[in-house]
Amino acid sequence: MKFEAVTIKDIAKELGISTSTVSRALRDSYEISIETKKLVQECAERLDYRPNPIALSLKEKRSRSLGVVVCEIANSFFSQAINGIESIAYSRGYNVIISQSNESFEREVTNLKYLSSRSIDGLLISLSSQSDKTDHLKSLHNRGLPIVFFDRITEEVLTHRVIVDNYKATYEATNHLLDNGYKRISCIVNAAHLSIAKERIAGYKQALTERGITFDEGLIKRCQKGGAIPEEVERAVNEILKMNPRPDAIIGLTDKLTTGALRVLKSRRIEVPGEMGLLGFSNSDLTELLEPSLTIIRQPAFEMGQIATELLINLIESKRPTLEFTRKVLETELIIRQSTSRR
Amino acid sequence: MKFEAVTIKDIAKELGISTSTVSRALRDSYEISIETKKLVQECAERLDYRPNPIALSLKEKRSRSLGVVVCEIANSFFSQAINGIESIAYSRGYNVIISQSNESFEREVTNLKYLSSRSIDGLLISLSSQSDKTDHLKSLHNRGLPIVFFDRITEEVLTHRVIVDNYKATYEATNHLLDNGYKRISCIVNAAHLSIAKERIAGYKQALTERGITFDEGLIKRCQKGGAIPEEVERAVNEILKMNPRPDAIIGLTDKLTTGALRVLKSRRIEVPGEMGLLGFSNSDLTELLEPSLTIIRQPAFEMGQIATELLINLIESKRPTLEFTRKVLETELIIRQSTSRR
DNA sequence: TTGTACGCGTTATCAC
DNA sequence: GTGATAACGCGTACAA
Repeated sequence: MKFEAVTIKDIAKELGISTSTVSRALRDSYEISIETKKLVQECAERLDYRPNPIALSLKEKRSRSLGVVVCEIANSFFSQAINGIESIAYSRGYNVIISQSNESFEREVTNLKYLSSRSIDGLLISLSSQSDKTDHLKSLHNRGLPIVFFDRITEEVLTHRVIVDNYKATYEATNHLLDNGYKRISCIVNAAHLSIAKERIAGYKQALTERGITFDEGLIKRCQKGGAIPEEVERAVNEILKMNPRPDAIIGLTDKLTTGALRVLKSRRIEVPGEMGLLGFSNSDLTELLEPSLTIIRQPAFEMGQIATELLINLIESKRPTLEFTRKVLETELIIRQSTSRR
Repeated sequence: MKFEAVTIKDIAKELGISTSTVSRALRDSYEISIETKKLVQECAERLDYRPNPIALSLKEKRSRSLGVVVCEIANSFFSQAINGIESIAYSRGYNVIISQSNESFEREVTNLKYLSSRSIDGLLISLSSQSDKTDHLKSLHNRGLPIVFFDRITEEVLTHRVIVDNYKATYEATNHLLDNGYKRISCIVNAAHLSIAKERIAGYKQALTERGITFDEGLIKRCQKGGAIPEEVERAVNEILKMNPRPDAIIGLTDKLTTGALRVLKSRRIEVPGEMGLLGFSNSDLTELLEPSLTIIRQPAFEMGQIATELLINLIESKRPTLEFTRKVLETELIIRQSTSRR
């Protein structure tokens, strides 16, 4: 059941000329006579010839495909980012191979092994929440694989990075809550070592400090799996509800954590925003239709994907080794809705 | 900035033996002495040798990668299906290359051209809503590319298909509405020629007929782009609202149409389910948290992806040409919530 | 047990 | 203006 494709050999045989002539004619080389070119091109058309990308890859030592590693595509932020990645990749002649780490360090390493070994020309990655080690990435990078980080980055590998201003995002969000009369604000966050977790918490703390509110470590609840396991979020929210004095608002520091928190609050019949304000990162376009409609921090996911891909392809195609690396920081958008109404 | 990988040549040179010996030793061939094997394997380990998949592909005339074409990955149904696809593909040693048609026939054709020409061993596809022609698929199939259709299938290419019982899904949904006192039920559907659209409408009609309700063609509103353009859904809902007598319920026949309809109804301040019942296909896990919580028809997307991939890989790996094709029909689940409460 | 030679599809180089 | 050949990395039939 093989799929026998037409090769330049077939064309050469058909026309009784050599494969090199065919190859040159197809590439419109100046050394070939116009008649031969026409003949070859017509024949190629007729036989529906398509160059074999695999043979080209072998010869050129590049596959024209990009690897993408994200934790989960069924997550609005990542699926939008992937849209951005694809839009640029295809327009520049690259394939995209996507794989998911499911927030597991092991799967991230396995996928990376799979993607590397020269079947990809470059890598776009957002780290899994379990990835506190980056040796696997360092080693790939040292061996010369171009890498661009987006969203969940690491400082341990020197390359381009595309992120949002996480600090500012939570700083503004926290101020919004304080402005609206919320006094005791808790956070649900994923694994502590992640860049985004650190920056987001820093913005939150700064806003509190500026208002003279002493920061209480207990207000930060961690979900190691980033909300992939519902029980984890449930535990975090329950802990918040049991605190004394009880916080009056929650900030979800990732998409899953924000909607997960709402789910738990609703099931526990806690009124939002009456008993508990809620706000968080999310890129889902359903947040507007939720009950209550959610105040969210929206990331420019599509643009992040686009920019990261541009940077990656430039890295791949650059003749000279790149020494200066960009750290592109985009702005988030705070969309205010009912879940954080004035108290 | 090239990424120079270790090849069997390097190992051969290092050990002063031939490449074929290395090759055989690595594949644990019985013809090689245990000492040589050990030597080679140790050396491969030390140099971090990885076989070049591209060279293998060229040789074996297969790439061990599967192409996937869906309209959009930022859609819970498809992202869940892709999870299923990946889970099987990786476990059986295949890569997955995803591309999106964005509901455009042209992009579907372009992507397919890109994916084919032997860089993929097989194809999983759910048709774009604009794909009323299937010549591009027929031609690929005739040239021997194994294809499996899922969700939005066509009868024009003879191969495996994985779908849900669309007929039964809407039949049950319509009965649920009728049981709850809804009398005049309208549908919002995507392009008419799609298999899923036809089957879903058929189930709806059958339910009406069995209750002695004469079917009114005007109750069916079409969105050619499947809800990708918000204005399209808005127009459809507005038309429904203007009808006289006005329908008292809407069935959304795809994910985007269902949530899109809710969005329009809310913005027009139509009470759901008070003034208008709403129900539809959706795989988003946020539907439970919407206001009102949505009654949905849920498809087993993950399993569909898994089954389709199993079938595809079997097709690819089968020695003999496959003559009998499966038509796997899975069950949907009707999850009843507030948006269709008893009138 | 190991080595040599060839082929997968393509293009660059050199020869004619 | 065109053809022959080598090379990309690998596996294997055949030779030794």
